[in-house]
Amino acid sequence: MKVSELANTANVTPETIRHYTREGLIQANRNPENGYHQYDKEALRKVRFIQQARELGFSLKQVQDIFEQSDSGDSPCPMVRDLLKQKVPEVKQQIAQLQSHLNKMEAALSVWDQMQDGVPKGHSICCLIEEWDKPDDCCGNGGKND
Amino acid sequence: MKVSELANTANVTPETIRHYTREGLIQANRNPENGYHQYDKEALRKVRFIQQARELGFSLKQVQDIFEQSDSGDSPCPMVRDLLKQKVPEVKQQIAQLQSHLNKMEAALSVWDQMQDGVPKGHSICCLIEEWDKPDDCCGNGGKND
DNA sequence: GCTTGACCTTTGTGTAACCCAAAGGTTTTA
DNA sequence: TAAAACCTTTGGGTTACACAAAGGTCAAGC
Repeated sequence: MKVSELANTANVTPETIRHYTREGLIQANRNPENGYHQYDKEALRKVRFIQQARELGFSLKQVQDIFEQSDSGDSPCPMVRDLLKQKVPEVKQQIAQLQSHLNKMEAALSVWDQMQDGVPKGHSICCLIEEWDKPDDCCGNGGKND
Repeated sequence: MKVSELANTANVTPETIRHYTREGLIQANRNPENGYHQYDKEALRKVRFIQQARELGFSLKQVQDIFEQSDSGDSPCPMVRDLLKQKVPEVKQQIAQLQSHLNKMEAALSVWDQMQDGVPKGHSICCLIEEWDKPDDCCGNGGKND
């Protein structure tokens, strides 16, 4: 397979393939005729693996480590398990943080919907972000600033 | 306030303050005696605003836009509202994605816990990631590969 | 046979939001 | 007064690519 063929099959861009090749994550032979990169099924498997791992939040460096462990004959499974175990609480935290923000955003938007194009108080940049933790005292609503 | 004083008060690093200053997000006067940056309360308010906005997933560029809108005398509120409205579905999607990954990770880990240091099948890199969508057929468990 | 367009190559630059180091001036403190 | 702790600017590093330039290669059509 050439670069673009591999890229299409794996559903990534050719640049991504070149990047992985440069970084040594996947290997390529050279076509002696023209110097083009040649990839095999192993490369395809690795690219798919990388995509899965990336979605899970692993860095290319971590994937590299996994590959090296694997190439050196050791099972990468224990390493991956450790990485996953580390990652679980991180992801949980991320979710909690995002959820909290989402709640605030929705609360703020609902307050805002009720007052149309409310204009902030003079010294405010935008109260919706600025007074984030008390969105109902925002943009002069509540009759306090009229 | 000098750089570090502002940084401490706003709970960010001095480098962050310098970065925001370079990018024009906050303004500083110069102490004519020594050329040091001098920040006022407005800068502090802006830094806090930026932190809030960053937590919500806004880029510095977007914050910049908000500031410019505000500086030009217009209320940035409608813009912020639009940005928030755009962001809500994005954040929801992120949460869903993360939650899905989290579920897979925990399922995989629980499968793995039951088999200790399972070694992957010969051609596998690490089935836990590789055969991500069917983790119970992983690492030779289930009696299929013994 | 040759041009055109689509592909390949390497090299170098840009992105986002900073972090860090170097080299040198300043201020504070012991 | 000298060291510690701060400030300055400049420039490079990070992550995972994207993109452009300059040039070689290949398949297709005329």
